[in-house]
Formats: sequence, structure tokens, C-alpha cells
Amino acid sequence: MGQFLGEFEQLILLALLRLGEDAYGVSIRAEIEQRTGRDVSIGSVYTTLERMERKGYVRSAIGQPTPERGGRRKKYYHLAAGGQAALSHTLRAVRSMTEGLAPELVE
Amino acid sequence: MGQFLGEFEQLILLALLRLGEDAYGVSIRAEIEQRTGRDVSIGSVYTTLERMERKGYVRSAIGQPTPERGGRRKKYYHLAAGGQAALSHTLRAVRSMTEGLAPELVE
DNA sequence: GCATATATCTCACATTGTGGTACTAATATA
DNA sequence: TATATTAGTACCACAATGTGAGATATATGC
Repeated sequence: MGQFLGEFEQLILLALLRLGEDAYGVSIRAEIEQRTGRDVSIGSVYTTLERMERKGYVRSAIGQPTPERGGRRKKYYHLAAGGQAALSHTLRAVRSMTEGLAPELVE
Repeated sequence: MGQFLGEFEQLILLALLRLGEDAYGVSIRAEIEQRTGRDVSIGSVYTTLERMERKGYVRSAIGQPTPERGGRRKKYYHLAAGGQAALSHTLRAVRSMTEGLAPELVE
């Protein structure tokens, strides 16, 4: 369709917003798992991030090594303008379909 | 993943709730187009309804012919218990990821 | 019967979602 | 130096969802 996000894409972009400067694969996954109870495979996260980067929805930057017992460098992600727009459109669409419905149906 | 709905599936189930007794392919499509501005091909609607019926999310019943200049019988759909549950889970997941974020990011 | 209106069905292809496995790059310890 | 350990990312095949074009069906009006 262009312009509208899939369900998992939404969760990832929302995680970026929540995490701010600290958004990278592992923290994104943890944020979604903690807040939604859904269990998320780390592979899906990277795949989806990579696809959204190609579409211009997110941008990434490799971080510096941190002194916490080694490990590969983090790849930090942040929301790009196109991603913010797509997110807004998508949230608005669902919200407009929800408006006026009885709360017990929609909570 | 099971238990969580795709984006378009959500819109269709919400349309069922909005339309009540009058939910059938054409009216579902119209409701989504009018409220979201998104344009929806009628084929997607039927395909998605049929898949959700197989999963037990919706049920259908063939209507009687109506006297409005002919036409094929309508197939009315309504939300089943499993669909209501999946819808709630999905909406809740997005809502929990949205909570506390600045409104301008999330509206 | 034939025309026309309303509606559904089918199907191939595109996009998104998923999770297992492999790989890479850092520090620690010796 | 090298080996172990930890943290993190990349890859990839397959499944589920999304999409749209075109075909088909069933009603009424004449």
C-alpha cells in the first residue's frame, strides 16, 4: 500500500521513540517484550530494521565499543521523518476506526 | 506468532464492530475508506475475511435478496470470540507501546 | 431473453513476519 | 600471544498477510 506500516513495524518504531539514544537491536527487543508480553525473536528485529532502513523510515549509526565485558559494537537506530509520517498515518487510521466504539470492545 | 493481528485484519474487525448487522464485503470496504482515507481494493477485503474465517476470528451468513435493483446476495460477517480476543491483544500491545510518549509523536 | 446492477470469488504476486543458525568484535585471563 | 567468554549483529528460508486485476454469480427491470 505504501504509507502504512505493518503491525510489527509499528512496534519497532514506537520502541525507537521510547528508547531515544539507546535504541539498538537488543534493547528494542527487550522493550517490546517487556511492554507487550509478546515474545520477539531477535532475528525479526534486525530483518525489519534493515527493511525499514531501505525504505528510509529509520537511520542507523555504529556505536563505540563499551567497556562492559566486550561484545560487538552496537548499531543505534533512530526514526527518520518518513518513518514518523508513516507511523502517524497508521496510528491515526486505527484510531479513527476505534472512535466511538464501546470501550469493552476495544480495550 | 498467533494471537496478534496484521494491520489490515485489525481494520476489518473494527469495521465489523462499527457496522454491526450491516457488515458485508462492500460496506466493510466503504467504512474503511471513508474513515481512514486509505483506498482499499475489494479483493483484499474478501481474501482477508476468508482467511480470518478459517482461523475462527469471524463467522458469516448469507443474506436474503434485497429489492434494491437486484444483485447477488450479501454475505454478512460478524466477529467471533477468538477475533475479539485477538483484536484486544493487538490493540493493547500498540497502546502499551504508545503510553507516555509525547502526543505530537503519536497522533 | 437480454441488459444492468450489486456483490462475491479467485489467484498470482508483493510485502511483512519469524526464528534458527552463523558470524563478528569486543574484553578477560593467562 | 592465544583461548575463552560475552554482547551483539547478519543471513536466510519459509510462513503469514496484503494487494489488485479479472472472472464469476445472482438479483431486478424491461
